[in-house]
Amino acid sequence: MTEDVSQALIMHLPQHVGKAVCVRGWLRNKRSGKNIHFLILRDGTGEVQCVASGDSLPAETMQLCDALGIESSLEVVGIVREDARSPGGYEVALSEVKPLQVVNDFPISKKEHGVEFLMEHRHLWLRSRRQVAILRIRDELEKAWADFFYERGFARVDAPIFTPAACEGTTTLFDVDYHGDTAYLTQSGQLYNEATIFALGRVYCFGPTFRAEKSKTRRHLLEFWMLEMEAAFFEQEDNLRLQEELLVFSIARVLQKCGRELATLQRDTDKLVNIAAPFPRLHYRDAVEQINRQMPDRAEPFRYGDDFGAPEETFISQQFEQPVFVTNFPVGTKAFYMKPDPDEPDTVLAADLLAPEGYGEIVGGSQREDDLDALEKRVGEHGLPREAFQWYFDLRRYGSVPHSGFGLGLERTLAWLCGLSHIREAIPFPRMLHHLYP
RNA sequence: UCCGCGGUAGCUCAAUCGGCAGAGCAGCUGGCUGUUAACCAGUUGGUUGGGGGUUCGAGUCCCUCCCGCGGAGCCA
Repeated sequence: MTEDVSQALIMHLPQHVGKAVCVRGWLRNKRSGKNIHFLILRDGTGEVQCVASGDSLPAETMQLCDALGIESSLEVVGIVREDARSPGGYEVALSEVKPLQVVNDFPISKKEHGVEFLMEHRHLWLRSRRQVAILRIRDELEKAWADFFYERGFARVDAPIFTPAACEGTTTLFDVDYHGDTAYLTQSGQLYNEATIFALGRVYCFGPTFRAEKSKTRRHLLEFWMLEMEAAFFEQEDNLRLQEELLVFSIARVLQKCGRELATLQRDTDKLVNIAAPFPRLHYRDAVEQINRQMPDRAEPFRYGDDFGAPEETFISQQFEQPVFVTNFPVGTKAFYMKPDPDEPDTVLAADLLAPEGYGEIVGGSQREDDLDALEKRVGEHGLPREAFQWYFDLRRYGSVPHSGFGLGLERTLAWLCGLSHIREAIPFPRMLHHLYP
């Protein structure tokens, strides 16, 4: 290949108009006439039409182009030029074509495929425009979260993946042999965050989370990524405000940086542009009342004290075009570490945030019980092994302060922002019930 | 675990009442002067998910197992 021609990423080609460049990538598509080939090349940063004309290229090169199938890898040299006939407005007039590997049997064709086939070929499916767009937005969202917390003085402190005991229950954990002991894959880093705030004040962790529930719905993964933040001296109100701020910040960032990707996904961005704080808040009691008064096709009334199921959540979120906080759940429905509301002691200072458009719960958060006696009592009521929580009780023995935190699911948030109909597309290699390949 | 739907060519699907297993795309062969999921003509391709049963005859009906999809419970 010509040595003095500069390598260029496809995203930078507009800066090279009139100059010769070398582009390396994969063949997305090809259209051919008798004396001309249009090679659509992609390199991960974009795609560009490359034109091989028999008028300017030797017959051998034209034959090479003829042999190239979709997803062949190649290196080309040519002059960048503007041309209205080319998709994207620019194209490369080829002078050299060097196939790196000629492919003629790429399994995923330009026509439609079923879910089963695509999932079986997830490692190849990721190359599609749609999947690339989703992964770009995922990357931007993760960057936005890191920036958001960095700017506000939060330290990222990673929590362990192996844990000795259940955080909340014991039936939904994956267990692994830990050299003779049983360890569990983490279900939440929260308890560890509660320890590190006493060192760093404001922290968050971000990592994979494992749930062994046999869930089989468009909203569930067995392995998903969750951001969990915890802050000392944060009360319930501070907690909700930060959630609003984080989501508004994230949406603004994705709209600003990922317009092309959202267009590829044909996302109706008006729905995102209109998201604004403060988000509506709905008291659990009022939610129950609305369900019983307005929710259609209900055989039996919803009982105060029960937890919402998916149909109830969907109904609630449909009442709003904004994300909605559901607050003041009855004490019995929620985890042991949540602090009762002093104004309504039979409810907790907790809130779930439900995303609009039927995407369901994306955040769960609460103010934590900071009183040792009350916490020990709750652990007993929940039938949890007191010994395992001694270190956690220590946090209430040595300088206890009011504190709060929340967990935000990456894939559910991404599914919402991208308008995906299934969470499996929101993670490169989804782990689902009976799906461990590839 | 439970409920519902499905499994036919490499892919996406069709097949009437139980009566010769088909189409589009991909592939292959040829054609086409700038294409836009390029187009045109020809053509290859089948253990109808596995096993058992009913029948003169089963993709179709019955039993059973496997796999997939959607939902419930649970949750981010």
